[in-house]
This record gives sequence, structure tokens and C-alpha cells, in this order.
Amino acid sequence: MNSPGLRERKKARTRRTIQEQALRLFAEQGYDATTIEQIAEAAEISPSTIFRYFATKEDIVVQDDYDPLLISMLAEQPKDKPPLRALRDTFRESMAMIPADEQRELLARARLQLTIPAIRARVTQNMMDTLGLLAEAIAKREGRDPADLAVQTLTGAVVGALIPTLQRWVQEDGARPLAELVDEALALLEAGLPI
Amino acid sequence: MNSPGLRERKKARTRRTIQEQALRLFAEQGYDATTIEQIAEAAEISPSTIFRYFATKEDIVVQDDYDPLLISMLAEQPKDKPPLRALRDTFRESMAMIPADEQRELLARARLQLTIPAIRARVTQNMMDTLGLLAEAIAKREGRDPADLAVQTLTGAVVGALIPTLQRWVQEDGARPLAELVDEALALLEAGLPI
DNA sequence: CCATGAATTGATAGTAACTCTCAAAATGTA
DNA sequence: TACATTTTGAGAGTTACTATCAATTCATGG
Repeated sequence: MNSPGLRERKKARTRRTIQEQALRLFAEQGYDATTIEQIAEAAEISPSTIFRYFATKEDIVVQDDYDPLLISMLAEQPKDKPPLRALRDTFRESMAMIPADEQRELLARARLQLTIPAIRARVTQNMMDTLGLLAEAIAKREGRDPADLAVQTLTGAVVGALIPTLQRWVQEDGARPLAELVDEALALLEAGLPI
Repeated sequence: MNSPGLRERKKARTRRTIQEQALRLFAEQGYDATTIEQIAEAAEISPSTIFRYFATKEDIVVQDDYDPLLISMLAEQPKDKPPLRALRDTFRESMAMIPADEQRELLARARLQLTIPAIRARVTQNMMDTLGLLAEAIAKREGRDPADLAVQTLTGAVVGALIPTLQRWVQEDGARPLAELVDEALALLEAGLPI
């Protein structure tokens, strides 16, 4: 009764197919040169259907949803860790937990997100969502208000520090594991941003 | 010879008019409900011309260019200030320097940037540009490479910490001066994000 | 196994942002 | 005033995205 019926499975597969074909075409021909119609053709569905799965062309690339993983792992961190340390460990462990093939796809998507203006633009939304969720989680953990200045500044600084990290990861083409880069950056933040 | 000729002045005025009329219409009818054609009509120019001044409809709102001010003021900070302190002072002083009426317009634009998804999306570009410029300036100041991890993490954290600040400013509808909010957030960052 | 209802899809038409191109107009200069 | 250059407008075309409705596919009770 709880196992997904044919309908659910088919939907998940369709969604996956759209993303796969889209990413393939983007890599082959470039983002702008690839039309929704082409993606639809490659995925063997109608253009209308694509927009039922993804609100915009950009969303096909942006759709993250590592947030749930992040939040759940943050919840499991020992309560006596200082919050910045808890965040650092959460990010490192989460990134390390992603399987290799998924990491490759993540890298391809990250590259598009940093390269193609139209997609780069969409990232803000994601970042703000993540930021809000982290603030909420930290606030709960520390018994504070999510609107608390200290909480928001902390999470803002963490998310901000990770922007150059992502750039670096893409720039060196995934040479070093994302978990390592993330840990380095947040270690610096934890050390009070020494220069 | 160096003072702007008629051509330059006219261009600047046209650009200004487009922004003014657009912001007015956005406030009156909403962003999506306002078409480029309407803006063109209000500004008494052709739709084609609008796209010569702004690449996208969103850009009409996003166009910041407080960056030059920021960079020049950062350059004037005493060399013996620690970089984080220099950044904090730069941001506070820059924001405080903006005249009141311009601040009101800035607030209106910030509201659109946080409210309208299409515009919010565009903000990433701006943020990354600013981030790059700040990293460059700090690197030069400290005699380091702009690609240096410590430099990038520092500037990333600063920019990140300012995201919730901007949200707060809009939320309280400009009740407190932006300079004050910015200073509070960066003071926390300077203090090592205590919680 | 079939009939009925609900969810999903496809086809179509339409809107609006954005691009390209070329001729007309405005401006700077000799 | 004559000429070169820049700026603008007009028009046609592409594409992302929306809305609507009929056709199809799936779930379920008898």
C-alpha cells in the first residue's frame, strides 16, 4: 500500500529521463542552443509535459535537494558541538556521503550553474532556501529565534564562504573531493578568517 | 573636451528615465503585469531601444554599480587595519554616504530583488561580481593572490553575512539605516560569530 | 474482467521577452 | 554646409512559457 504504484514510478522515471537527456544535450550543443522541443524529442515526450515537471528550463539543471540530507545530518550532530563546528562537520560529511557517479553529475551541473548566466541567475533562490533552512535548524539547536541576528549572520557567512569553494571545485574540474574543499573553507571560517 | 557631450548626457538621461518609469509601473501594476512595451511607451522610446540599454527586463531593476564606490573606499582604508575590519568600515561608510532619496529607491529595488522570483534570480550575478572585485582588492591590499583560499573565504563570508542583512532591511521597511544593520552583522563576523 | 473516476499527457493557440537586420534620424566634425 | 558616426525605430522571427481541452493511461470497486 505504501510502495509506489506504477504511476509514481513512471513519473520519477520521466523526470529522471528529462534531466539526463537535457544534461546530455547541454553538454553536446550548449545550453542556449538546446531547445525545450529538442529535449522533449530526446526524452520522447511532449514539450508541454516538460513544463509539468520543471517550471523553467533552468530548473532542469538547478534542482538540488540535498537540503533534506543536510538538515537531517545537522540534527544528528552532538548538541555540545559549537554551531559553526556542527555546520562544518555536517557539510563535510554530507558531501563525502554522495556516491561517485552522483558527484560527477553534480560537478557537471555546478559547472553549468557557474558558467551559463541564465542558470547562474537561478542559484540565488536555492541558496536563500538553504540559508533559511540552516538558520531554522541552528536556531532550534541553540534555542534561539530563527530571526536572531547572530543565527542569520552565522549561516549567511557559512553559505557565503562556500561560494568560492564551489567555484574552486569546478575550476580544478573536481580534482579534489568537494568534501575536502568545503572542510578547508569552513575551517578557515572557524579559525576567525585569519589573514 | 572631457565634459560629457550632448550625446552622453542624453544617453544617461534616457537610461535614467527607463529605470524611473519601470520602477513606477512595477510598483503600480506589479512586475509581471508590466510589459516592456508599456515601459517603452511611458519612457517615450521604442521597445528596441530599451534592450539597447538593458539586456533583460530584470536588469532594469538589478543594475547596481555601487561597486566602484565600494572599491575606491576600500582602497582608502588605512593599510594597518586588519582586512575584515577594513571591509566592515568600508561597507558602513559607503552605505552611510548614499543620499536619502537614493536610499529610498535602493530600498524599493531591494524589495523587488527579494520578492519577485525572476529578479531575485538575477542577484547571483551581481553578488559574484562584487565578490570577485572585493577579493581582488583585498588580495592586493594584503599582498596575496586573488585566488588565495583565505582571501576568497573571507570575502565570501562577508558577502554571505550581508544577505540576511538586506532581508532584514527590507523586512523592517528601512526603519533603521542600512549602514547600521550592515555594521552590526559584520561586527558579529569580526567577533568570530559568537553564539 | 470490466466500468467508472481520476490523474497524466498531448495538441493547439496565444503571450511576451528577446534577437537580428536595416533604414531613418540625430549628433559630432571638418 | 557636407560628411561620417552614432543612435534610434520598425519589422519580422525565435523561443520560453501559459492556458485550455480533449485523449490517453492508470487505479479501483464490483
